[in-house]
Amino acid sequence: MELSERKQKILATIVEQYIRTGEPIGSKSLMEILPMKVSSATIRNEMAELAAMGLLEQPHTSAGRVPSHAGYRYYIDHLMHTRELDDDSRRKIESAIGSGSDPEHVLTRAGEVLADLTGCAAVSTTPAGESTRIRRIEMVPVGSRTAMLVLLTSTGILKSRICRTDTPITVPLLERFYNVTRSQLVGKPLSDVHTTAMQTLAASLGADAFSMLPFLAGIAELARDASQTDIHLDGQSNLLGYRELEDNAYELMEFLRNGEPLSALISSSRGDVQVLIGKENKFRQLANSSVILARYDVGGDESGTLGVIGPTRLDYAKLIPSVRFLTDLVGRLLTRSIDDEE
Amino acid sequence: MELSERKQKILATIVEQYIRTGEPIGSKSLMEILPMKVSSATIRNEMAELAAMGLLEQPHTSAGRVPSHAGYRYYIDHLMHTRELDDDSRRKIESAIGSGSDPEHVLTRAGEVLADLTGCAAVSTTPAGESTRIRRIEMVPVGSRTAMLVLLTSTGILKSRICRTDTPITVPLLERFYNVTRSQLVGKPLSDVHTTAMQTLAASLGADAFSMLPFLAGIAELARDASQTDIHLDGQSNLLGYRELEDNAYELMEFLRNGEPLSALISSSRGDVQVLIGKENKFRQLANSSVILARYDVGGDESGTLGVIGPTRLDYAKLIPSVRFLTDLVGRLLTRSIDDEE
DNA sequence: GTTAGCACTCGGACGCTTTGAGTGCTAACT
DNA sequence: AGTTAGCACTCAAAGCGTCCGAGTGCTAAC
Repeated sequence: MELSERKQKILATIVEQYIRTGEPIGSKSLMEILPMKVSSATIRNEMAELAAMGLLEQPHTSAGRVPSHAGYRYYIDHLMHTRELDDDSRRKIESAIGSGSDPEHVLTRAGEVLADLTGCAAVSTTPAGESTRIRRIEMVPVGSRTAMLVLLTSTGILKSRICRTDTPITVPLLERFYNVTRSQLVGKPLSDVHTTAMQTLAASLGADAFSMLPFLAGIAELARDASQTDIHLDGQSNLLGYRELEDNAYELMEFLRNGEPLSALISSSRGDVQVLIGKENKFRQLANSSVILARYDVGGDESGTLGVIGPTRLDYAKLIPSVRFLTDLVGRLLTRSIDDEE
Repeated sequence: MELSERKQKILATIVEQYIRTGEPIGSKSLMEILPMKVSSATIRNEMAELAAMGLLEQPHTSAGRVPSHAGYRYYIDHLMHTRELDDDSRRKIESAIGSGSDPEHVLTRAGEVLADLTGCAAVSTTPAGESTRIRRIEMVPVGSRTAMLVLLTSTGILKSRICRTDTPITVPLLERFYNVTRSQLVGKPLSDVHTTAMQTLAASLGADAFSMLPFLAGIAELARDASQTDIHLDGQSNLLGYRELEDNAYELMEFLRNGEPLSALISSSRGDVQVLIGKENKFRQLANSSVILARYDVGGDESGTLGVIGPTRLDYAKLIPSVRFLTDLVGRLLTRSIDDEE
């Protein structure tokens, strides 16, 4: 689709103005903003053509124009000048996230910062990937027949669980447990540690199998847990402020609350920053919303996602660099804290 | 305040009807519901007196009556017949919460269940108390100069943190760390493990002090973290469905999102189940809401809180027993999983 | 290709009326 | 004394017509 320079300028201005105000733009007010000096009638003609191409829409006959989804798309792909974050904001973000905490904290904070920064809802997922391994397993007795199992992954994710058995937990049993787990499980990829693998492992233990099985089963569950990405959501309340989301606010909130569709949405994220405008994502509840998704990498094949969910009239020019900056930062922090120079 | 039997009956019926429908009740419709056979005029007289006593309110002259805060209070204190949970719901709750997981999971689940059960927002806090002790400390190297510190409390709360030093982490250092922590810290109350205590402890180590300090400082931070109750919130979106909360929905959500006022609210919870109607809590944002709070105990002096936040027209007769049931269940589960017969 | 001019459209605001649920009061009834 | 029927009154909500103005599309002139 080729647009004359003037049409481009008009489209860009409408998009930017609408993003700022949320009000449809008429030919007259547009005339005052545009740098070129043309009459409103000329602008009307151009706008009519843009509307015919499907780039603009009219809420009703006597209202101004509003960008259509295609209009946003064209703007983002061809017209947008991204505005890099100023140093001040960068520093603010960096200090808000801090540095010395574990991945889960970093991601929670990143979500908070993103929500505040954008005035939208923000999602973050814990890193996951095929090559994630078990870094450590601990078993802490908390009663004569009860123990807390703790599993730490190579991505720095910690999972825990209480486990109960019929036979008392003795020191020899603990030793046996550590022997088995250290030699057979630690260092293995999470995906290798499923329930059936645990059963064959337990079977090979002979006499101890009976007392050991609950704990090995517990480890299997932890491994499964840890290989699933956790989704953290923040700033839902920000969405209540947008008029255009008002009518299906409840649906939207319910959608976000429910982890499954959200994770389906997120798992569609590809490299770099990705923008899904309105119906470009396939969820009815998000038909009036836009989503910005970006991956962060944690070395190896492991990666997670940060995302922003808001109305279609997002300030893409600002948000895309912001999200990119945050994913880079998070990726760097997590890579550093996990891999170091090991 | 003494009320005639008939007035009591009328008040109770208005409260219950209003809780069900959310619509003001007029004398005529009330006449049809009431078991006694009196004319609407008589009811009007009684209602006028109840209104004069401050137990009923009129949204406007030509509307029916609505219970005032005092009316709810009287109803709860004198008229309400609580409806115990049926076995079916009990089983549903029990299976939803499961059993074999750690405190944080249990509480998260309890929050979810409570939100679903009540159609309101639910809060849950992790247990805390003066006597909470350190049960275990682990230090897992994740790089040549980086380690993950893990702290487990006697209440089963796990906290972790990445720590970095300037000197490489060696096997002797690790041994020293475990010696010090096992002998000096494990078993101590969390409140004893503050930063200054750590500094004096480090000082006593002589040569190792320098390399050890960052880790001891990390432990101090973890102890501080662990002694603060974490608040988990669920089901905010449920609140959007209530007309009476609509106008300050945004404020309400922001209030809930912000941990501090929420924890102030929760910390006011006393023994058994406590109901705060409308302005009985001191937060402007909750003036149109009611809060039900209940403590669960985990043996010793440790306890946490479960709560429900919704409109003033909560179904108290059902919710109070529900919340009580859940706190009992959570208390039992956490006590069992933590203390066992140790 | 641009512009001035003009008739036209349509949502939103305003004001008016109607409707009906609900009230308070009075006077009669038990 | 308590209860009831009856009635005038109130007031929010809904419906309706009008006006206003922002904005449009079209035409004819530049």
